[in-house]
Amino acid sequence: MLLTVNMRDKRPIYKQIVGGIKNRILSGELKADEQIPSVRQLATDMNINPNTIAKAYAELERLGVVYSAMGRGYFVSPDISGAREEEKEEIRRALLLCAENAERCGVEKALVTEMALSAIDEAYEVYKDINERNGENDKNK
Amino acid sequence: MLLTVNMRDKRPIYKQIVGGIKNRILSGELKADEQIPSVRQLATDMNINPNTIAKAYAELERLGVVYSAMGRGYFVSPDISGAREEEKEEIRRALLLCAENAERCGVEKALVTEMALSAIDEAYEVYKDINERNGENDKNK
DNA sequence: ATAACTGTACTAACATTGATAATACAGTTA
DNA sequence: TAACTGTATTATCAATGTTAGTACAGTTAT
Repeated sequence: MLLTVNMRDKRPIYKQIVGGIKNRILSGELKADEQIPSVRQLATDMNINPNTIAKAYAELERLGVVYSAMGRGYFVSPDISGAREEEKEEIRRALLLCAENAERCGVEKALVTEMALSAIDEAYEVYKDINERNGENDKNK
Repeated sequence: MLLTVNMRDKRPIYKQIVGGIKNRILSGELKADEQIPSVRQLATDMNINPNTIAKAYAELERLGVVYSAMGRGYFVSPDISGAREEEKEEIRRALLLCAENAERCGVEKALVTEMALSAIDEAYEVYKDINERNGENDKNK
């Protein structure tokens, strides 16, 4: 299954689809010019109305991460550098919002810094797990 | 004016009110047992329907940052430690979301760290400006 | 050419949510 | 008693997300 809808996610379905596919493209999981499921195919797979998928795909095209070919389907855009930069900008903005919110609530700068560093550590901890697995074959020994 | 509605803010009005008042309380701007504007008073001031204010105040009470006294009005809660902790938890969660998003997009850990630190610097830069103003009376000399 | 796929566009219907409006009732205070 | 408080209820409206059905245009394989 390429994608699943998360009911606990507050975002609308089409936004979840946009986010899911955008992430798979920006992370390199989906390569340039690779075809993604057709509107009707993905709609059938996910048990979702085709219009919702079409709306998501239209936004992905607007973002420049996919392109459409009449009668053939949707494909991963060969140049996603613009979308990559925009994504970094979004992350920047989100981080700034967090920091401003912390400042507004009177949280000390040192504490926010510590919280941010530990959050980043936690998010990138997967690599640590992989290294641990490479270092030893057995979990216990 | 205690509060203003920001039309560019995507959050609904009542959420903006909740956020605005909660911040003023958690930052210490509004002291314990201090009275806040009545439902009808704030509704008149902000040109907003009283029901919207009432909804915001009800959520603020649920969050434990204000309490209501029948016939007298709303007041800042004397114990906001619980709300403070929850606020920190929210900041933590938001930071973790940012970090996970960055990781999912293939952004290097070092870059996210740099972005986070610079965002925190930017959010807390106000203090720097204040120090600069204390150090010299004139901008140019 | 035909069938079976693709994208694209449009209209209608429905549910949810945020906001407004108009009342009404209960408690407090001067 | 008058004028303020909070609280509750009901109705209406607008915006948004989703589903549904239909239609048309372009591509591909047979």
